[in-house]
Amino acid sequence: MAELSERKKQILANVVEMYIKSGEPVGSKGLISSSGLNCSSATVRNEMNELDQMGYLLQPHTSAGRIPSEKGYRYYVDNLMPVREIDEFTKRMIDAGIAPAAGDPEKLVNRARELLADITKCAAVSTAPVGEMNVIRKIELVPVGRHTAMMVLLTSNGILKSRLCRIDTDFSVTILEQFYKISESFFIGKPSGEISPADIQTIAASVDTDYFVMLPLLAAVSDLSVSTNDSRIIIGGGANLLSRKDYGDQAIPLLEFLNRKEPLSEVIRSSKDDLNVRIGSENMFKQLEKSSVVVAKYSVNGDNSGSISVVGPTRMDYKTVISSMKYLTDLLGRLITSALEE
Amino acid sequence: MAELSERKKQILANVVEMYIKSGEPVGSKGLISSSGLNCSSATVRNEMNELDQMGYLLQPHTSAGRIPSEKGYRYYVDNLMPVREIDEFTKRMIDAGIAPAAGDPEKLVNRARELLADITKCAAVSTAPVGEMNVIRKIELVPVGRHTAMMVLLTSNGILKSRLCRIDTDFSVTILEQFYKISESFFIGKPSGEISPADIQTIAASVDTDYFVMLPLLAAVSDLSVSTNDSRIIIGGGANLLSRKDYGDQAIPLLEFLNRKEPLSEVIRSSKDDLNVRIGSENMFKQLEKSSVVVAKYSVNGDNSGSISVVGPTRMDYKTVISSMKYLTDLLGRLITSALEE
DNA sequence: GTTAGCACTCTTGATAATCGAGTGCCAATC
DNA sequence: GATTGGCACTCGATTATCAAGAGTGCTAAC
Repeated sequence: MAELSERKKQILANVVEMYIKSGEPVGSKGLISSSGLNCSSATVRNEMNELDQMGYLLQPHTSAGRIPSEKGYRYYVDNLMPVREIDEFTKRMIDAGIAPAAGDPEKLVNRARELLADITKCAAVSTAPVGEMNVIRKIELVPVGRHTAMMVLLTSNGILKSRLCRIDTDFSVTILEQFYKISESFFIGKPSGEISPADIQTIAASVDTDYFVMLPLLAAVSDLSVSTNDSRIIIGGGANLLSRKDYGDQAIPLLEFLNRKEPLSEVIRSSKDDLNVRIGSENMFKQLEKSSVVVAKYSVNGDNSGSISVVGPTRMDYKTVISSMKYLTDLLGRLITSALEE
Repeated sequence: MAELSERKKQILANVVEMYIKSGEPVGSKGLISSSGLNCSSATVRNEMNELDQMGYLLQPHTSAGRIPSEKGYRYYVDNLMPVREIDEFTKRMIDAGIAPAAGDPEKLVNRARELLADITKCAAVSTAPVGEMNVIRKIELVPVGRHTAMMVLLTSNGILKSRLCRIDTDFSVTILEQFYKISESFFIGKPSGEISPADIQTIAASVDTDYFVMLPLLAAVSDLSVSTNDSRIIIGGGANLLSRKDYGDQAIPLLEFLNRKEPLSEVIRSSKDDLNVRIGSENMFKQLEKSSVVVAKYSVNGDNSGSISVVGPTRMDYKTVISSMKYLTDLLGRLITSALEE
């Protein structure tokens, strides 16, 4: 990639930032007045023309100003964007918002995602902290009535789910013991994704306790273990995309795409670096061609573990998005590491 | 209200149903061809004209077909709508969807809400089953590591919330005993809405255990008790409203209105009957003037308890909405009653 | 290399013309 | 007296036309 002259860089940076702010194509006159450029609009026009031909800028139509092309955004993000510290206000907001979740990895991730969506006014996606082995770590069953009990399931990556369940006979020590025995041999240490409703039937039939007593309990285990899996990738702030005029009425299909989760999950998985910016059609999915996706990983105990991402229009405010995400992943990593410490 | 002639009823019913289906104003010709009416379009025009003057129909503009007025919808819902049984397919869908939640009141309500949103393609709102006294019933703290523990909080209306929490010293029997003592004297039996973060500070300071050991545990109680309150009224399927062309771009402000929750809560509270239909401006809020709200109560142990509601355009398919809601409230009432049984 | 000037292009918004669906009404009919 | 066919009329929606304005590209001068 040919190096750009200093002035071209300055012009490109200004076009990108003005366009991000206003959403309107920026013309030579406007650029002159809003930036410290020391030359006439004609000069800027010439430079812009060259940037256009080099592929950094686009003209929506002949008689309009310029907007950044994907290549332009890319150059801006890689070379021109000021590496700014997060601003104090946002930092405070994050610190305060995340505090009540301290100690619980899942809640930390959830808060982080919601904060990120609020700050960036884009959709935010989180994935749970998941090590190589993500297995069921503990199951507790605590009776709260003759027929009802609270069941709690904890996975090795710190996701905790709970629900009530009910059997038709009275809870007895025998039943509880039997349940814990089954739990110990069939569930503990197993990946939570591997417990299917079909298995439940088999297991319930194979034990010597009454099938119809044990079945609802095992079904509850299955339900909980499904929900730990469901909460591994979550999208928040989708409504923010609706107010982004960049999408017009294309926001709804985009939301539908995001909610399918599998493709999104693939996008995230294919991001190798700690911080990965994919602009427009750099994303493998045509549904994302007008969007940028920023994926940032957080580390637990020094291992890359989970991620938070931002999905928004290519016109998103990369400066703010990236500085917030850097701060958040750092904080999140430290807090989760400490929450998972023995 | 003056009684309508048999033919007028037939015409009104047809206009309502055709308009619900197509979203287009229905004209005299179209009505003839799509309904078994045994007369000419001119006759229909005369009748429609009268219905118009009586206030049951509206003309969006002089040279368009007719659409039902609010009064027209009202008459349709009260007198003309076939009281149809829920169709077999929807019934199956509900039964299958709700099964995995059996035993847990909160999950049952959540599933019901999501199913209702899916079926009606509208927003669905649920309120938790709440008796007169909704208090904290049980708190459990189960260590899962030297410094970490699972905390579970159960309210008297069957809402269960859990999270991990962490202290800086090792968990000891003393700490657990102390926690349960505090819990017993300050939390159990208290309305979950009354535990404020400020109280937590006071309580932590007032006990003889180390302030900094107990504080995070009490903060976790507070956090959980806040979340039991948050889940008392929940909106689902809001995205469905976006695809409803009736709202155009008014869907977003409507969603914002719904998410404020307080006014919505008032709408629900003011519904006395088991099944209450409010059409357009019958709702007290101008934000709902283009919407209908259907509120259906479910009963736990014979007492009216919680509700599920549908919010959608006045043009919603009342037949399907109402038949589904009747089936759901009945099912929900029975399942929750049984889940809460001692 | 830079700048002023000017002709050119293309969007935007407003205004006007046309089209068509659907009505209201009247006179004829059953 | 209710019903119907026929017809003029109305009004929204679509399309066409036009002027204004913003911004460019190019050229010639500095």
